[in-house]
Amino acid sequence: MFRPVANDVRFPELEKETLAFWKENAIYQRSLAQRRESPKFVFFEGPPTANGLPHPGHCLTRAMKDLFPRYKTMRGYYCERKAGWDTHGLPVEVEVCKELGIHSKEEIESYGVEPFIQQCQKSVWRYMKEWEQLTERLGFWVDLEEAYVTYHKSYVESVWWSLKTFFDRGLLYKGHKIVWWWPQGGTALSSGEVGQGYRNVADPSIYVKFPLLDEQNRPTNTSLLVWTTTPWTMPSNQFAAVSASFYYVKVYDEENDEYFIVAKALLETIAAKVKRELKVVEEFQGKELLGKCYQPPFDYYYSEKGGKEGLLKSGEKQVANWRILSADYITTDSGTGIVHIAPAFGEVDYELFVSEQALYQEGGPDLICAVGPDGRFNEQVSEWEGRFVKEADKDLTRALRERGVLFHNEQYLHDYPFCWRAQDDPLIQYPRESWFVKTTDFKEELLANNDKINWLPDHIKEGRFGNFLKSNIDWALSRERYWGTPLPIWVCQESGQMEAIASYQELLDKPGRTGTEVWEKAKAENPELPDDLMVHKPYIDEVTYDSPFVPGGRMKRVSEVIDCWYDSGAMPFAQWGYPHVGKEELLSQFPADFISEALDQTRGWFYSLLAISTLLFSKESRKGSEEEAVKDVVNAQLAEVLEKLDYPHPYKNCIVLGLMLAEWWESPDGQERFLVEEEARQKYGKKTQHKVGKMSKSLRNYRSPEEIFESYGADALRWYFMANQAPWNSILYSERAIKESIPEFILRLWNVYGFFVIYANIDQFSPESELLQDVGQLDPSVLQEAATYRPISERGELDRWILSELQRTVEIVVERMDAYDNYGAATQLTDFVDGLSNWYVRRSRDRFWQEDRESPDKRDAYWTLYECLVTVSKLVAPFTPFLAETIWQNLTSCFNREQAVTSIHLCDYPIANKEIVDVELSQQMKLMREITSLGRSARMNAKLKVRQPLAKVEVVLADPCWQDWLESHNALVMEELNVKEVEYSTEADRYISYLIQPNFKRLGPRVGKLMPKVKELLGKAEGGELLKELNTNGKITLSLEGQDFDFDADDIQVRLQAKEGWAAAQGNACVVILSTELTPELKREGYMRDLVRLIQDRRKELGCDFTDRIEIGAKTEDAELKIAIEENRQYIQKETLADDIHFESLGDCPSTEHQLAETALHLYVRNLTATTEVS
RNA sequence: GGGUGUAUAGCUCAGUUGGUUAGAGCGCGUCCCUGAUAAGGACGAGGUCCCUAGUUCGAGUCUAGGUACACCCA
Repeated sequence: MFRPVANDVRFPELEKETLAFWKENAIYQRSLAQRRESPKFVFFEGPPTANGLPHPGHCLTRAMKDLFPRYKTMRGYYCERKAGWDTHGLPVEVEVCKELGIHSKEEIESYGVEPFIQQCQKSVWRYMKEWEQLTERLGFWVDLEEAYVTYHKSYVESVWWSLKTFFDRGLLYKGHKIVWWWPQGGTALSSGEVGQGYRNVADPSIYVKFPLLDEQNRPTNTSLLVWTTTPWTMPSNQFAAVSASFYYVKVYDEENDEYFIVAKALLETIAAKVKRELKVVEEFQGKELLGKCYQPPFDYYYSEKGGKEGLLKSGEKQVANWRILSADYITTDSGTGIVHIAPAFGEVDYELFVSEQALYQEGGPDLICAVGPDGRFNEQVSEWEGRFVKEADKDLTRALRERGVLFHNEQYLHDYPFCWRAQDDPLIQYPRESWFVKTTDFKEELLANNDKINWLPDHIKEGRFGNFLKSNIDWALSRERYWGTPLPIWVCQESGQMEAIASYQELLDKPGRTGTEVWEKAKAENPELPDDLMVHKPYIDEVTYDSPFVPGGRMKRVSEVIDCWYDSGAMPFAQWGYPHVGKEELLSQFPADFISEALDQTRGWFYSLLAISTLLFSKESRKGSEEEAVKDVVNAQLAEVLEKLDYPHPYKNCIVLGLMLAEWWESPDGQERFLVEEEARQKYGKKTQHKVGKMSKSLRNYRSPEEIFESYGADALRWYFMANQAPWNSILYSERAIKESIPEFILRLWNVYGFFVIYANIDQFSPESELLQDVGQLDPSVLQEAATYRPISERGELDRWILSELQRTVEIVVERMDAYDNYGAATQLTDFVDGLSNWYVRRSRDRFWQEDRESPDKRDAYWTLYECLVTVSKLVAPFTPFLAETIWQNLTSCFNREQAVTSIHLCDYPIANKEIVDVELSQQMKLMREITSLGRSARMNAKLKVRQPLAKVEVVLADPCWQDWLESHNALVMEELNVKEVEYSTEADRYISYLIQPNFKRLGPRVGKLMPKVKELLGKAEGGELLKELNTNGKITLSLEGQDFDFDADDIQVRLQAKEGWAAAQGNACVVILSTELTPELKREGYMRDLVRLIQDRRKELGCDFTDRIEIGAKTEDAELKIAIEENRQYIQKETLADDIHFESLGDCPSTEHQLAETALHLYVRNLTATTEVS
């Protein structure tokens, strides 16, 4: 016996039971254990930031991350799934600041770095718990207990080791980075913060002359005209830039008898601004200006450095500053086409500067920065020393005018960022010292490694990611913050020389080491403190030791922490604590076969993984390190690892998920928001606005995953994600759509399963009585052993059909899943379940209802359906693990516990048995389903309901090859369409006309340009005649432009068209014509069927049980109807369990009135079984 | 401003190497079934495949240009 299946299934409840079952029986652990010796499938968990609650987008990522490891595990691989948490970074600090009600770095300092760090650690730990709950509820199987955590000591030390490696190889260096700087607060702002603070303001817009120099370095009367909206950056001017390819003009300005150079495209605009004529005297491309020198408007630096030359790497000499450079980002949208370059105050300016600097061997340009971190001019700018730069704009403009180099000034409206905390404080771009990883040295390797990655979708490789790699710049690694992996570099306080440290132990072993007692004391005071904090600020900053560089010098750590993206990108080795421990683990778990994250990770995790692995593990990186490799144990280990890893890119397959969008409804004025459409419609009707947009915490435009789990279950959500679109498309988080995945798939499968259980129990279909041995996974080879399990070839057609469909489905699903195409696989599963439910079960019902329990046909039906359910459950197990488990548990509930595999997730994924696939049968069945579908269509058009029997249906086939087969299924078609006779014909000129069309694909290459004429000729000819010709001669001969063409049967396609005036419907392969003539006999049969239906309805209204007997009174004046009833009395009584039918009222029994046979019918139905009547 | 992607039914999306009647689900409408029953099913209406030009015998599909939207970067 199987456990009865409740009608009112509640999936969320079932899922909770399943979760308990998995936990109790350690199914996940067992699924791993039984594959321990199998080939590996390596999965990397991209660590979510344990900061804030998980939202629906995270559910998608986690569902996808679960799907493929589950699938691969069932396919026989060993797939470890180590969870991971990204715990460092600014977002965590911000979160803690919010709780503490503080904002700035000063406030953090005065609160105390020590308690602040402790708060950060507590905060992420709290959120990790929330994430663990969601992970579990979603059914994401991942090893939470063994999770790697980026703040853990072993993780931090592993990261340190990699940084030390880079430092020793000269790949970690100190430079400048231009950041958005808040001068008053003395801190840099993240791009997110900057984005919040943009305001539209008016700034000065000035056009300044830069006189070109002659051979003797004297200014000429020809000037470059440059434009800027930040006059305060003028004292720090270092270059002017033009576009090499643009055209520029030299113009004569009569007013002051001087010449200017501007972009040709902007001349008119500029002339209009000053309202005077600027006469073109020369035109040339920008490249002709390159290398020329000019005099900057201020001489604070020029007096000292002007004209100084540096030595280029090429051996030549070149003036280092105030020279014209080429830049490709110049536009002619505004300005003059010549750009003022102040590298200290603009990111692109700085990049230009760096690439310029790189050309020199010595004496190259140094960064000119006339402004202090407080936003005030420094002592170099003697006139305005101490003035805040933004307030000095007016004075600077006046000074430029006085110096005679101001051409024009005006106001300019644009968006400029202000501090989001102090709204009157403008931000400025400002250079800060920063540490960089020299990724640019590995650009070619990064690109080569990228080339080996299988990206889904593939355009990421060349597109978003490839382009990003091509324009690679060095990784700005350091952050002037608190909660992060400390940069493991110690500086000699005397000489400034530096060294990197790879572990805490290494520090402890340093001579003259002090400062560890600060941590020890804190720990003694508060034993609860996790030891991981000892490698964090502020404790680590206290550890100093004797300088190996200068006697008496002390080594002290730099103050920075690192970018948390580096943390996550280091996970392939840091999750194992490599190289301090975990060498074996790294070797067996690198690279990943599969990773998946959302699109926003392109420049995040996808990049940091690739960059770190490439720099650390690639062949080229070994050259430098090999000589030094054996210097210490750690590097010796690395050498060994490098030897074995010939695969420096860290992941082979990567599914890039689309972004998740929210859906909501708004009142017409947008003031009121609804998450449920019905609520909005109730209030605002058709004026309700449907909105789709980004998910937003503050708008609250989505419901929490927990609510979805509670209402519909995790399977519904998972199936919606996996089966509704390719995963890289943006996905709408639509509650309605999630809900609908239940009836569309989950409930449909459930109903088939429920149907099976009901009848299997009624008929005592009991596999356990026939299969006494170990049934394991209930594979076909096991089922075969049952006495009543007949070979498939001996079973009925319907069974062979669905089993063939099943094997075809297995084949396609496996093929799709191996290609990481979950959508394609899910589509196939949906189709199969639909066929199973709507054709197999529907057409097999009477087989399950027949009385003889032991009939072979009935046993076949059970075995077939059982096998389908077992197999399809396995197929869907990675997608909807809860549903699959529940079904499996009950399908095996008849066996003893030890007899069958405990959980479906311990089973192997099905493998297609292609021998069972019967392609012809599949096509035949498809054709028959089309015929019945067309028949219904024709009925609908003729307004003849299915209950009305018809005399005949005629089917005209375009291709008669399966006519015999179809004729052997007349009974089925008759039943489906409720007709008395089915007739097939290939020639039915009366009803249809034949349209002969060329087979374009075949004939295209042969007839080429004549195709339209061929089509016309074939179309014009009488189709029937052509077909006859084809049938008798085997070919059709057409004469075209003096040439004869022979067409055989494959060269043409026959299209059937129903002629007017028939109840017909045409499909691709056939036309179905209904005989619409209704004889009195047929009409009476129709009446009878209608009457039965009315009585059944009434039974239901009266609350009759299925077994209740009734008595019927049918009062009518219609003679035909009476005859109909008399003729079919027995049938009606049998169908409706009526003891008797009268043609009069039944005493005090209430009646209902109906229209039947175009007259009124009063129907009396009395329940003879029930003691009390319900009306 | 640059890069990438998207644009197909009211909505959400499929659409193979170009092949002549462009599909699905939902929603809507009409109806069927009533022993899977608080389910199930059928049928139908609904399309300028974003626009323009080109290549081709033939374009939703290929090319070029444009428009709109989204994301990333500036």
